[in-house]
Amino acid sequence: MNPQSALAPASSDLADLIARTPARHRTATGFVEATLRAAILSGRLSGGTPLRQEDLAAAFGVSRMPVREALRQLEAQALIDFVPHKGAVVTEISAADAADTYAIRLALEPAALALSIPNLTADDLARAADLIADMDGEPDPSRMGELNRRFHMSLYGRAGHPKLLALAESQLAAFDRYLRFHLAAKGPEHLSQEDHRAMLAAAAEGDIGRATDVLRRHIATAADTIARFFAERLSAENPFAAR
Amino acid sequence: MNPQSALAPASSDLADLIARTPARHRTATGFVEATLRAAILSGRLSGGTPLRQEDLAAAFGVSRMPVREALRQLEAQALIDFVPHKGAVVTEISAADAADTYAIRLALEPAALALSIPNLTADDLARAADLIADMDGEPDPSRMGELNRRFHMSLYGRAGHPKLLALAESQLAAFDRYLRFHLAAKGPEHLSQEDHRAMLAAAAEGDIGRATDVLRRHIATAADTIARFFAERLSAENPFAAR
DNA sequence: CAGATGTTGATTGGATCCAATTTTCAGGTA
DNA sequence: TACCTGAAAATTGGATCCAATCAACATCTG
Repeated sequence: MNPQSALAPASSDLADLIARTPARHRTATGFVEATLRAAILSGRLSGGTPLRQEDLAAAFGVSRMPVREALRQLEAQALIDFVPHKGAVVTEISAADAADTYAIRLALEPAALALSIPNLTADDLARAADLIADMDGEPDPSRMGELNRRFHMSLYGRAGHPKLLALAESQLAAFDRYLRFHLAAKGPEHLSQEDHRAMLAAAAEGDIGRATDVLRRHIATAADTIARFFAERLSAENPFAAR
Repeated sequence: MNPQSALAPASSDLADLIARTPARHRTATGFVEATLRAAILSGRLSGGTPLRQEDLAAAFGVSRMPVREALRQLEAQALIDFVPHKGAVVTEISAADAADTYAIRLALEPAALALSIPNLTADDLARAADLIADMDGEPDPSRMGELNRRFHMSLYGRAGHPKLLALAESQLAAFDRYLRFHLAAKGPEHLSQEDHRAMLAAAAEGDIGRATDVLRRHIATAADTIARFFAERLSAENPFAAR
């Protein structure tokens, strides 16, 4: 998998990705940043892919400048690394990185949930229930990631600490990079919907202890699934996954 | 406090700040980003200050381009907001924002400490002890912030999750924006050195429960101090602090 | 034939220039 | 006098251009 062959499909993917992205972003920089971010998180741009500024500029139909600014923002989000004279490369996913992400989720999300539960409204709980229902029949992994994120955030949303919530949400988004593997390992219908239901029930009763226990177990189980998946599949099939 | 009068001293401060900053950053973008970041975290550039690209470019002796890239990175770190045709403005500090930062610290740091303690070496503990000693006689608030951050990170450093550690460190750095107020309220010699010593002792014994308890209390106390400071001083003396 | 070396191509970092939009202030009018 | 209107100044977003640096490849030599 040399850079050339890796980039060619990525570029064509980008072209149609751009065509289907809603034109809600006013500035070119914001548009490029959001599109690239979505492409990386969804796995469309896989780890190690070099992103050359000129190619991106051509694909987006803009100059290199907004591309550069967007890349700087993605760098600040740890989604890419700047390698001098090589281009910005998408950071690799790995078992260790997944464990890292889960450790952060395990620290942040129970805290957010505990702060939020006392302030949850009936409306919040209804929306969360709706999202569980939506997830039940969702076959598309990237839609599933979005629904899963919205479900979790709907339960954390009343925590009252915007930065804490923003951090939790960005980690949930980072989790999307692994969701595809998770779904591949367990099948879409098994995305711990029992956990989601149990968490919602505990939250509805205002039982903070039980809700956070379920959440912690939920995250730990997911971490375990991914760790096993990496150990069993990727290391055998793809030697690059290990590094 | 109109934008003009606020900017003038900030610009001159920047000029001498630049003169005293070590020239370790190779690229102009990295240099600008690090310098501005330090200026914001240390309070030299206070909340609400507009940062006009042209002024910054002139102050740094570079063109507007590296300034813009640096500002994008700071935006991704939530230190500034882009306001069209007004310039990038430094985000405001407030009691609510401080509480937010402390909530995040309370979630991340005990988790990092618990993961790290089993792997701490005698060397790590010795360095932590040295840092406590250094803090004892340090009058400069910004040096103090650096030492405090290094002390905490020396105890978390063996947690083995780079992203978790990076997140914890960035939150500790964000705390620097409030450290000045903390020191003003309690005096430099009272920066909870007893807590630091107790935490180090528990860590040295491998007592995770006690160490994390001390840490939680340490952070909660600091949060309390800041909250009271904002309530008692700033709201009375400076109506802008409330918003 | 293997290894060192020089040259060329590719890629990024930075500077300058242009366009679009908003804010501000001066002037006129009810 | 207060308010509305319009023009100019200021500021950012984006494009194009130039310089510096590094990687790869062909070539030359021992």
